[in-house]
Amino acid sequence: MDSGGSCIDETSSDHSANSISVSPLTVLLTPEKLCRVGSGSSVVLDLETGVDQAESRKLPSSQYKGVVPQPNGRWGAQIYEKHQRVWLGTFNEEQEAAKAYDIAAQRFRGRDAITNFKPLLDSNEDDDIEAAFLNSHSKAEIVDMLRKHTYNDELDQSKRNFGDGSCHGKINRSGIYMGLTTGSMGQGMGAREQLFEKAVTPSDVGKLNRLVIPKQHAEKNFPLQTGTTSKGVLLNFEDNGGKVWRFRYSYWNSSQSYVLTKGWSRFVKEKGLKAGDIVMFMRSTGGDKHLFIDFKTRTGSSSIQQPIYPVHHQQPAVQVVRLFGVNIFKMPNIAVSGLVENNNNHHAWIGNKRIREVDLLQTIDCCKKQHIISAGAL
DNA sequence: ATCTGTGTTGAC
DNA sequence: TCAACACAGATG
Repeated sequence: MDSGGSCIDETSSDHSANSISVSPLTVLLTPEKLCRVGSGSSVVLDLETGVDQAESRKLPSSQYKGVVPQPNGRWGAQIYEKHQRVWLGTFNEEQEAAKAYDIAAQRFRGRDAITNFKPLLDSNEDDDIEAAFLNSHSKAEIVDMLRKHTYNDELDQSKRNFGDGSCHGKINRSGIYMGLTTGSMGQGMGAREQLFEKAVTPSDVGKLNRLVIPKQHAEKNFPLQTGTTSKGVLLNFEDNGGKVWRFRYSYWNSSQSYVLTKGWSRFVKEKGLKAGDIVMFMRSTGGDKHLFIDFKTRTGSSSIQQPIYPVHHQQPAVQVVRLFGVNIFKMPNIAVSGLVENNNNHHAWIGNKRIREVDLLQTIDCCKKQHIISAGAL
């Protein structure tokens, strides 16, 4: 990588690599920060000065806790828990990464966590709302938001929806967590209703990287708003192990099919799904209405520990709720809190971030609507 | 081709 | 617990 140059011109590489240009702030960073070599030790710097190559190659340390430099000049955020690193994503700005760490620290360690910036939790109302928001989401969900840079949007949405992050009552200042990093003890263990199941076809587990959702099930359970059909939305499903799977769900006009695309192939791979296996979609019957996914092999062995969830019949009607000038579909019995609209009119989290899948969804369309059905704990 | 984030290690 | 470093694997 770039073995000829003494250092990468980060500003230009960033511009070329990213669909969204870096912010002026990045450009204004000190030259040293912009002078990084690529990853790996194979890069040889030809510095006539004779300056120690290893020295030149060295990445700058961050002044912030939980923030680590990336070879391309960006910043990673990470937090440790139980001797394990939890990666919080990469960011253009060191401060963004530091903020991500802070949020994770609050979620993982409670109100008294040491943070880079001011403690999240004063006693003012806004902080309480954020604390409630944090505690109403599993650690995994918070981490996912941080990694996808949707935290602020989802927090805003929560504030606008209910002002309490769907966590009613007093906030426990010592931090009572509803979700755990492992296991499905978060919002997952309540009663579930099975929505539908499908025996996957060869193409569902093949190279097309998509799962076709039978139309009647799709329209009944995952209605798409006009205008979001082709663009898709992100759906979160929790599996039996408590892992959250986030799939893009959209309608393909070409085949007139509802499909799970992005993320699906990974699920197939990890679960070792084969044609004929049966994928099941469920939803909790509690207030949170989280979504779940599971599967069983053709021969019948299920990945779940045989919990037989009561199957309730679905009500077909779909309501449209108008919120903040945006139509949000609401299924009967589904709290609107299960649908999270991301509207990046509000925040700079994405800011100069390079476009990623999630960001694209927000950026492409001027309406910038993205619904995330959050699916629970990790 | 480029970047992410994991594997690993040693300091604290 | 934490950050530094290297680079395999993921992503574009």
